[in-house]
Amino acid sequence: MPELPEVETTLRGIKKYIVDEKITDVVIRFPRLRWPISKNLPSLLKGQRLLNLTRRSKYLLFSFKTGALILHLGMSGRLRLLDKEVAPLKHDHIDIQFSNGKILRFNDARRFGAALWTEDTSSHPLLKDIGPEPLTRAFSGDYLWQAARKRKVAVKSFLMNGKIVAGLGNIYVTEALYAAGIYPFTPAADISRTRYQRLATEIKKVLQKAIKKGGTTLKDFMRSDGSPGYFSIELHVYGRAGKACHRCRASLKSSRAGARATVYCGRCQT
DNA sequence: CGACACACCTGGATGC
DNA sequence: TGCATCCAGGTGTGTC
Repeated sequence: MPELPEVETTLRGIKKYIVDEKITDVVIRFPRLRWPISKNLPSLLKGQRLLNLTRRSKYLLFSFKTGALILHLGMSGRLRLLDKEVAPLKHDHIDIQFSNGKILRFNDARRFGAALWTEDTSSHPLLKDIGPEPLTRAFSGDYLWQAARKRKVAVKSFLMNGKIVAGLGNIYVTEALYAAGIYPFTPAADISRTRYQRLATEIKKVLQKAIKKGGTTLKDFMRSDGSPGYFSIELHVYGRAGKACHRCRASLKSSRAGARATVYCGRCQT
């Protein structure tokens, strides 16, 4: 499941090979992703020079003179960069070929991903309401505390709301709450400013650690296997329900916040 | 507006 | 061995 660190690593891995190159061809093999891929996407892209590749939340933004391609990896999307055309595998939905011969290939088994064209990223409905990036200074304990005023929702759901903070998924939120010693079901408004400061710090730490891990795990996106699943950073709680807490050895509990599996230590997280 | 259920989708794990 | 069922999860949409 690509979360923010995986998307960031993907970006860093492919950017240097394709920015400044022209798009020579676009192949859509299967247009039904989360939203149908527009029929005219190939004609919009062909002949354009890629000016920049950036990330906003978990969206990859390919910028061109006349607009941008918004790409989301969804739950199972992967990007690979090929040296030359090879036979597509199952779920290889999109190819974008560049003037240097490289082919960017999008594979997405579950098809929760998206590929959309926009002329203006700043006003696009998918992008305009996204909260601050968690790795910027705008995202802080003070910001979280302020945003949590009058919010009754569980702090875990609060953090997974993309309008509050960009791109935090289940894995890293679960881990950050554990690291900060915060019970995931505490109403967001009931958490002190001090504890939010600790939480913001832990969120940044867990994301940075995963990005660093991704960088070392995936040195080379040019290899056919060079696509991130999610990185095996040491997970203390996520996926460890019933196992011993690494801190106090208590059995980790599991419950649901919204529809999301939520694992925590009943002793360390209060 | 906030809170929440639901939908989308496939593959892997589990149960019979 | 094979089939049915469940679950995972990001995030937009609809409802109350």
